[in-house]
Amino acid sequence: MSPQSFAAADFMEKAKISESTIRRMSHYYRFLEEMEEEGLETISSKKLAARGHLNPAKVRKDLSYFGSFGRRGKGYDIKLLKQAIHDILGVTRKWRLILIGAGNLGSALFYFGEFKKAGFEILAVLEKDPAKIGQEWHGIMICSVDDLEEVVRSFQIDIAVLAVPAKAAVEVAERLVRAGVKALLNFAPIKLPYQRGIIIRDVNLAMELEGLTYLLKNGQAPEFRADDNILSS
Amino acid sequence: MSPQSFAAADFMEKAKISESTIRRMSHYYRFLEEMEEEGLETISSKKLAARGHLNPAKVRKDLSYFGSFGRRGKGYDIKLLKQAIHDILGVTRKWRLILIGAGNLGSALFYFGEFKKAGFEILAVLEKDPAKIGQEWHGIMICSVDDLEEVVRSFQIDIAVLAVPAKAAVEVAERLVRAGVKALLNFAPIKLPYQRGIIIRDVNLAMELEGLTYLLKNGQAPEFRADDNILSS
DNA sequence: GGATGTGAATGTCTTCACAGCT
DNA sequence: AGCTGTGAAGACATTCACATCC
Repeated sequence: MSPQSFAAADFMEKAKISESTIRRMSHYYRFLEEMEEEGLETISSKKLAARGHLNPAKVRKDLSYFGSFGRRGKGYDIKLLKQAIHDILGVTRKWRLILIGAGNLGSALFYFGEFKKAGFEILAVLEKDPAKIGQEWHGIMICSVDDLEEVVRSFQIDIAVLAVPAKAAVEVAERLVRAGVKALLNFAPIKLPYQRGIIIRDVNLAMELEGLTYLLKNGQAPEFRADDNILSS
Repeated sequence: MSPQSFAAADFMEKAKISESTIRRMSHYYRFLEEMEEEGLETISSKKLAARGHLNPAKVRKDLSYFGSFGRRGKGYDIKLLKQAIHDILGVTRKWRLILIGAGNLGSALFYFGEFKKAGFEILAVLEKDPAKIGQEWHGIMICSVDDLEEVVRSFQIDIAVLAVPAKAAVEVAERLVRAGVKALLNFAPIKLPYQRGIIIRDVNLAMELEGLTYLLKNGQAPEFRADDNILSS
């Protein structure tokens, strides 16, 4: 921000935006991608809402937390709004990831194209099993988990993706945090103990299923339910 | 319920329990498992809450939606409470699953032990790629996705797990619903259009990461944030 | 005494409804 | 006229605080 610019940033209250809003922003982004591919140029909150079975007012309010992106009477410019959300979510910056665990899940995550597409780059893979250490995945050498601290530091890792067994997860998570990782996406089927100064998101596949079975069991009219969230533990 | 019993069920309002409560129930269940393994027999709402960085009152309220499981002055019997939650979540019944997509993600899901442990059994695997059709995974023959309707019916599938590319997801989902599947756990990176009478949960890995980066970018004091949810799209 | 279960208070999120811009 | 942006109302979720029971 240039010195002569209005010093807004200093007192611009960083209103605490809710988790759900951020989730929906991710959705909007993807809907806009779809619409752009269809050749559309502008979109109304009504249509954007319809795509996700949401209320138009909610769409507008979500967006309004971050600024005014639309034009009254016209709607939102798809390209512009897409870019804005991109920036808001922090996807503009390339994030440096490490993957711990080169088992089935690890390999699925590694080869899951969406990560790279969304600006997340897996720079290193660690594994405990000596049989896998030294193998190469797509040009990346699998290293020993013993070298965790060194790898994290030399690659300046931001985010770690944990795809290790539950038993190993707690210890690995602690080491990652000490080594300076700032966020963890945990796929181990265990809720990691909280630690100050780090952002953890647990993703537990079995729990997702349990959410479904509860609804099934209770014959819940599903219409608009069970969608708002995801792989979260 | 026997005829002479108090006819409670008829008007026992199935109070709509929130998604978050159900999620937490899944958590409680896992915490109780941990505690049982440690040899504990009873637990207070305070300690149970501490394990998940929650408020004790919330734990008690969550449980109270379903009944009174504790003993005043004493706490909750771990075994009993575990069983109760098990029933509540509908995990008692074995659920019959089909997996669509035998790629990296499909195979990771298939071999992910937590599913079976939690009472979910994958009875069939479908795939489009002819090279994979006919292979066997752990005694289960991979079939062609062309046979979807037949397989769903003959195995009486309850839930389908989608691990297919985004492009294929919508069509496959429609076929699954028509064939009688009641719930979908969707890993394809697309939000499926809503359909009446079916429960869909979208799990989008890239979106989970975007939730993290938003917090990282904004230097959010992470302490108690970013945990409540998961693999949700 | 110690911990549950729960009405009431508080806090947060969603939806309404309309002023205001194009 | 059409659609955004937003205060205010309403719905929902969380937390407090205490009566109740072991």
